[in-house]
Amino acid sequence: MRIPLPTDFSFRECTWFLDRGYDDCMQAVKGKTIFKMIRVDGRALLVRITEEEGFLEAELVPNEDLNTRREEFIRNYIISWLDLERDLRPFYELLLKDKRLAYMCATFGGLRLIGIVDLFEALSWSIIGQQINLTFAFKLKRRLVEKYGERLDFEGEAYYLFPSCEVLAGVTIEELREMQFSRSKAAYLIGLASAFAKGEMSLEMLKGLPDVESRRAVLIALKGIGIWTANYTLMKTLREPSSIPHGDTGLLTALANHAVIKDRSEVEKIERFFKKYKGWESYLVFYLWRSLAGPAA
DNA sequence: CGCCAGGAGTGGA
DNA sequence: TCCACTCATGGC
Repeated sequence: MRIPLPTDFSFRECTWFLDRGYDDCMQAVKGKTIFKMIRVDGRALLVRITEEEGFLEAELVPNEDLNTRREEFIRNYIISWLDLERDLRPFYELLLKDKRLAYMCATFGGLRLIGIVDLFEALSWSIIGQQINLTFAFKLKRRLVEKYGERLDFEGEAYYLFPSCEVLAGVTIEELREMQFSRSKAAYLIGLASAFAKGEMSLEMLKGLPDVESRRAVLIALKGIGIWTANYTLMKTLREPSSIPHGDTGLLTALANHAVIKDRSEVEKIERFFKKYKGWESYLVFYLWRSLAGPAA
């Protein structure tokens, strides 16, 4: 199936992010091809994505027939995942006004805010990543996914779906402790899975709320979800354009690198800085995170 | 060895 | 509302 590409889209930048030196088990990048597992109608399907002139080509591997409804689902998934329907030009206009950040338009041009389409996965990943370095966080996620996630083998490689809330709701703290999860991380994760499994939390429910503030409040009411995670999730899954993961250590480092702040306690300065990027705060955060890794090789 | 990492909960002032 | 303390473990 073909998915048309917008202007200001860089396959290279997007795949670079997906394969940015961490061991992420949720997708694989091989050369100029992306492999991604997607749950469609309860079934685990492996999608292969390549770039053609002006569009993305997505196909199932091993090849499999799709009805229109499933095709639409996969199409929408990829559009949401890679944020393909956003016009980045207004964002770049704002960046160009700032001498410190203008270079990003050229260096990271066409980079899309890569999302986490599934809400449960996004929240779980946030909990896993809290207060530990990313290398270790990806390691924890891989252990969890390889033990509890659905697997599909293709051409000698194993691909996984993030574990379902039903499965994780039945896991014990001790099992997760054995995988080096801290006691609190384990408890948060199981509690979260249970809330999803019981239907107390869902993307539909969140989308049904009237505004960002109420969504944030509902998220924070979950054990283990603080302001950082709530904003991270609003940005990565709900696609809130103005969500800032306040207190994020990577964000503070990037702001210091770009001489926006001198030390990490300048909260007001950060607030003033972001005011200039109204409606694009999430993208700015994403690009600042991107900057931490330097230009793509 | 010490500090840090894409934090959060709790309890006390 | 705002600190200080605690959790917990690998990476560097």
